Amino acid sequence: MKLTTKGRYAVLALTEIALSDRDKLTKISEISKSQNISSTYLEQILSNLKNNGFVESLRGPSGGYRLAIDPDRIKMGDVIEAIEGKISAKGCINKDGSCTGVSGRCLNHDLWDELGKQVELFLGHISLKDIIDRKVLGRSRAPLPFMD
Amino acid sequence: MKLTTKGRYAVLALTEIALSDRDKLTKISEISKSQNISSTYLEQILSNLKNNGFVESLRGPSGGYRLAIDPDRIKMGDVIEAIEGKISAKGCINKDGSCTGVSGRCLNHDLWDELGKQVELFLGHISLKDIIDRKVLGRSRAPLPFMD
DNA sequence: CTATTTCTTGACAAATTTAATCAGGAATTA
DNA sequence: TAATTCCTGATTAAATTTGTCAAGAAATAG
Repeated sequence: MKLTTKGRYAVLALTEIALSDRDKLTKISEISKSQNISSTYLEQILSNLKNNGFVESLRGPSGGYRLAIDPDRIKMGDVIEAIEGKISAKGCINKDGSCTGVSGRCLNHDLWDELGKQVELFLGHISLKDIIDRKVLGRSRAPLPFMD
Repeated sequence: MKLTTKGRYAVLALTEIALSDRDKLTKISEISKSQNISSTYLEQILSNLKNNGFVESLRGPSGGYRLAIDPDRIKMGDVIEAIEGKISAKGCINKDGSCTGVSGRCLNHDLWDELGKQVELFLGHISLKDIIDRKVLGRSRAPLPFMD
């Protein structure tokens, strides 16, 4: 499970783009200024977001970025995965794919697997539209109680 | 949100301690060998777990660690927080506590706050006993749909 | 009481990852 | 044709993680 400034900047940038006028293009320099993020760093991030189909771009003066798809189709899970890689909390796994532990090994495996799913489920259900409409607060949910 | 090997080793160690005979003390050297983790690194971790009241220790030959409280009272959320610090995904927050963004700032705030809660809720509900009894799998849960 | 075993603590160092910067380029428009 | 903007890959700097190391304190066995 990884969640760095890069992922947060990505969401921040998408939000700013989504909030601007429908047809107006948003420049990196604008986002850089308003959010106080290095513009060369933002270039990396927006380039990635473009390659993953969240935004499209035009070059030249009066160029910039706009959303490539509707905000309700942009799920935070997909965005974060595009920027940070697979969300799932990697648990007792070694580089070669085996478990680290010998005794009690896969007992822990379940915990990290399930935590990863919990995060994936959450981010997979929240869209850029939810964020813009402020429909995020209060939606987190406790895990299921264990049923025999 | 941070989740490193240190936190995973802590859970691994607790699991191994919990699985050994009720009164028998578990030595660092045993855990180190069976889980293949550096014993000096484990020392740091178990010392922390002790200071936070999860385990207790005895020195000298025939010394070692045992649980200080029942496994069902050891919540993974507390363990991870003790080892890694506050779980909550820190969002648009600067070091001084202010938001990073100027426009659209607290729109994103909600997302990371709520994701942090989602993780906290999950780990706060899973106990060491759940892990030992294999009652973890399948308990993750999607967020609430938005209600008007 | 002495030697051995084990935990305890804090400082230090190596390795890895994250967060940027930099340089050169390509498309677009005025 | 000059200015503006996106585009790409390489490189560097900073921070964090993952350990190691050294010196010590408590307990026990002999």
